[in-house]
Amino acid sequence: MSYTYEYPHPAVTVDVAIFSIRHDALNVLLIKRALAPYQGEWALPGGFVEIDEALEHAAARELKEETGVDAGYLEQLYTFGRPDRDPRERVISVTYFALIPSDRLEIRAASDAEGVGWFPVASLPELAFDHAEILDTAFERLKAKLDYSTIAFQLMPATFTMPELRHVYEVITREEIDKRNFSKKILGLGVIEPTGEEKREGAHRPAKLYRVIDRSKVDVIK
Amino acid sequence: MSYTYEYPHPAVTVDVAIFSIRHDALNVLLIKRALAPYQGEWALPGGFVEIDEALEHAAARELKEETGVDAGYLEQLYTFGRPDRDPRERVISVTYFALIPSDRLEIRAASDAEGVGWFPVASLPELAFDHAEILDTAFERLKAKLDYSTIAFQLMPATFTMPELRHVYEVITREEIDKRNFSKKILGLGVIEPTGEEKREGAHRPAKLYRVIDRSKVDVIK
DNA sequence: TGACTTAGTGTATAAATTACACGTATAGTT
DNA sequence: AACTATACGTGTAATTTATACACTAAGTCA
Repeated sequence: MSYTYEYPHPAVTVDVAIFSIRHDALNVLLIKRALAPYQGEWALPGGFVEIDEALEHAAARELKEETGVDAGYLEQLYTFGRPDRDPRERVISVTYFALIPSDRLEIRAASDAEGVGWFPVASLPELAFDHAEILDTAFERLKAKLDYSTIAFQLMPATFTMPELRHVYEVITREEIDKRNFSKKILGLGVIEPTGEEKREGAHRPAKLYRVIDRSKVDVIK
Repeated sequence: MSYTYEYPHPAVTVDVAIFSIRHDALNVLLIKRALAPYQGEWALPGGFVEIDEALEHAAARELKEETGVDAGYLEQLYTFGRPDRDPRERVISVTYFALIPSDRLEIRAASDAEGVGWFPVASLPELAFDHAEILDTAFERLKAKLDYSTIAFQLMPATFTMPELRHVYEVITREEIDKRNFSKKILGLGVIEPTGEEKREGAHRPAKLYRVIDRSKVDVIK
């Protein structure tokens, strides 16, 4: 079967930069390309948009198909369209930015990828296409949004301690944060509450556990 | 001539929401559609991306072709891709947000539009396609960026007075702003300087004229 | 020259952010 | 059982930033 148009049409893909916290570091999910071009190289999960499919749906679908991961939080990032960004044909990529809590990052078997893996943002392999640029844009978005939104909670498991949350901020901004001021600020947002439980972990005082009050209200501040 | 693909390809367009200040109001540039669908209705300037053309180039080109206007400031806004947003075929629109100073908004004769016009954002006609939604997104972006960037200067002519600049902020935010605090804040940014001239305009004390020191450095604050 | 109109300017208060130190609860060791 | 090591939890003072607020200055016109 083939499809014919009066004027040339670009192909449209979606690519997803999905972040998570693993082993005290910010990680991003990559797939090893099974097919040319860039065969065997690492790339962001993504693929062609179906002709009757919403863009965001395509992003979530490709992510799931290629990596087995369900995005927790998903928002459009930017559209990359340099004419020569794909050697096959003109390809315009609508990219998405995603986050997933660290207790849900199991990778399941995927069909069209030889390999799937989480990579620390600090030590990435060479990436196919312009995916390094996409990832850089996504990382900048993440850092910017830490300041004026509450998306950081999208990286946390169902319950978490204040030191764990603070550590996530520190890992992303690469800056040390004062315990007291941080706690004051976060609690002042009014979006988390103590569970009443504690987390004992090592030879020291246990930390209180918190949970997000309403997961759907985790958005822009004020 | 025709173009054939193994899989269906969407069409890709660019649409531009360009704002300016006219007669003390925020205006947006619209074109009257010469062809179906939505023939005779108003729409954002835009059109199909050439197969070897950068997206931003397409946005600037369509704007110029359809309205005769050269965008001063142009940035990507969002990509709209609802499957049914165009009745002809699947069309994905990469939209752009643009600003132009109020001393450069002459409209010249355009080829594929019966009419071109500036419309106050407060009283818009019905718009074709999903252009009302695009415009709304653009307006929200403009309001947000007033707070944390210096793009407002992109709406100003080569020289302008402090009351004129303040008025631009007031018109966009629809809030009254204190003269003294505003002046303090703007001058504190260090991006404008007095020209030494004054603007006499009516039966009252003349206002000092300012200019942007370096037009290329008008960007995000801090 | 007096009346009217808008421009220009500074200070005091409130709010938000930053800096900073010690007591507490646990696990492991003796 | 007592001691030690380790990370957790908490409040206040100082600084910075944002907000509120009123009078004098310079021009036009009658």
